[in-house]
Amino acid sequence: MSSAELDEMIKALSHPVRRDILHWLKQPELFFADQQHPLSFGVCAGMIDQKAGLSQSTISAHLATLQRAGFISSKKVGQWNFFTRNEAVIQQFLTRLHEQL
Amino acid sequence: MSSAELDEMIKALSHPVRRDILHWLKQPELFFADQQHPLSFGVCAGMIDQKAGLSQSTISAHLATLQRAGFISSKKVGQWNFFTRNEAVIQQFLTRLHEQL
DNA sequence: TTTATATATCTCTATATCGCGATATAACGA
DNA sequence: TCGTTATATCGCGATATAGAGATATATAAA
Repeated sequence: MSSAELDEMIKALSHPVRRDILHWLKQPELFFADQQHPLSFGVCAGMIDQKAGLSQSTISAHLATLQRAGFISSKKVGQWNFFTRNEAVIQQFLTRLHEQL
Repeated sequence: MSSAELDEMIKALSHPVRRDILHWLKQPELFFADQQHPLSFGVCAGMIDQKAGLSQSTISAHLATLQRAGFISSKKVGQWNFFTRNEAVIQQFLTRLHEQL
């Protein structure tokens, strides 16, 4: 992970809503039990809009930021877009931060 | 550490120069071998200005940000202000981030 | 084909952050 | 006391970020 990538990752985490989203995605069964689709697909954007209480466009932008940073991935199924955490990337990030700090 | 405090800490780390400063302060003997005062006092602000290559006022503001976040402490000796890392706080932060993420 | 749904993107406004020079403050030295 | 040094603070212009509504796009449903 380059220095620029690390920078992008920390900036991605520097907003509380984006940290909340990552946290929620860690236990979808706990936070998105009402999703109509199997949670094995991930969590669809609309569920996150709803939970965060912010506008659809705002959450879409936050999800894009998290994805650019590498923390999450998306998979489109039909008209929905499902998001999941990239656990390996998150672990690498924590290790790298530990070293650098 | 409250959620607001965690937020302030992450924001403090979200600027590369501030991460550099924390990194430099980890090994003062390596990065500030030319300081005229004993490194046991910490590293004085002027040395950091010089190393970072940014203006005195800019670095002073970055140091204030790091200090508000709890990552560093300062001790004034004569006309100098010496900065040191708060290792315990940094460890707590990393642990907390690991849990929350 | 029309309509509805889900999401991304565009555009705008408001606010936050960065970096700087200028100035204030404090301590020291002549 | 007066000049010098070290640092903090202020005020400003430039840029980045956040949030929202409007719109575009893609898929699905009627």
